[in-house]
Amino acid sequence: MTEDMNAAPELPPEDTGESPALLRAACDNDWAETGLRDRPGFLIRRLHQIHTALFMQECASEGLTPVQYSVLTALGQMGPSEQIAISRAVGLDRTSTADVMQRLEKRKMIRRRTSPKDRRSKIATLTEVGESLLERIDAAASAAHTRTLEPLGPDERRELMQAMRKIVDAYPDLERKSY
Amino acid sequence: MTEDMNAAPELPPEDTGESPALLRAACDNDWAETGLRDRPGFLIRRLHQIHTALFMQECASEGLTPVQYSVLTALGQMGPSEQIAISRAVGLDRTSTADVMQRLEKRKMIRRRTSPKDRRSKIATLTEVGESLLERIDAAASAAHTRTLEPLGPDERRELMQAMRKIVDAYPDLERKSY
DNA sequence: GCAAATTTGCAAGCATACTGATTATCAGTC
DNA sequence: GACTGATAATCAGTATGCTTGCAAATTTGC
Repeated sequence: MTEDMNAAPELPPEDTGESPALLRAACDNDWAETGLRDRPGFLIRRLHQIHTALFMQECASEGLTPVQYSVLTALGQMGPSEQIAISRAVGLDRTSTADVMQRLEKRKMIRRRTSPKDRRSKIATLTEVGESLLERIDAAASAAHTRTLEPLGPDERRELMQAMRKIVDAYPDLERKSY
Repeated sequence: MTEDMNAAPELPPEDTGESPALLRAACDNDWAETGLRDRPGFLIRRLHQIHTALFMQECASEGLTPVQYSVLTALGQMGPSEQIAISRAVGLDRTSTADVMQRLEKRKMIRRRTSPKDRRSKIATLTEVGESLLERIDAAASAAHTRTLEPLGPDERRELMQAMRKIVDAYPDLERKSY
């Protein structure tokens, strides 16, 4: 009706005609006029959104979130571990990890008991329930990840993964002041 | 998909390493054994975490979040717009967009008034405060994005951006069933 | 033995993100 | 003019993730 911008959600706003920012940006620096689609942060957020949605879709039957899945996986691969160790492994805040684990414990996926060696810490362990869920969810989780990368060719997938890994490795302790 | 194998009781596969795990995981079905670092979802979440942290660091003085910045940017580039248009532009849920805008309005960065043409919708507009903040924050926001990609070489940056854009474009309306 | 560091728990608070229900409005139609 | 369906915004509710600060138990270093 008023204007036909029925296009895709990430519509490039460069041809809307009257853009007050364009005048300013013309003489200023160029960052202000970059479309959202040219900003790493925007793309990263959308990517995160998309993968989360795909994961939730695929794993709806089990009602597991990506982070819960990460925690269970880490626990499965590392064996019984302290919370703090899992927290580091999955790159999750200390308190958030505790929250996640509390939910997982409530659902009987894990058990937590005080460590005999260091009674400050609690050792989390996968229960039978947790293990069987991990096995059951395997294909769905794999499918979610595959679907996320589906739009890319083999080379692009490799490049994307490598680039992401490089950044993640370069900032090992960001967002984790509270260890 | 492919059927499973034997749920190995002990799983010490080649641990970290570079990339062979990805290839194996993509074809085979030892997904359960892939390290977190070989899962797109894990890397995407960490990437998101990292960029958010860097952005908040750089823009701490203005106390603006990445999403708020996106909304302000879209508003600046599109001119006065309905909430729903901004929602689509930034790929954000309509209620989340309303939340963000409420906070922005509370801080006088934007103004919202009922549209005279369609009294269902509200037109959001950047205020002077908002515009000046956008200008002020420009360098910091740019720095945050630069720092995020800093670990990569020029080619890798281009590849990463292109790959992310491709995925984002391929899933235009994920996570937005409620429009 | 005591102080410092560590691990966990708890709680309040903020921001993001989504769902579902509801209200108001608009645009057709009969 | 009333009815109907679509649309824009809102409200209520849930969940996640991070921050800060504090407390308790415990280990470790001196």
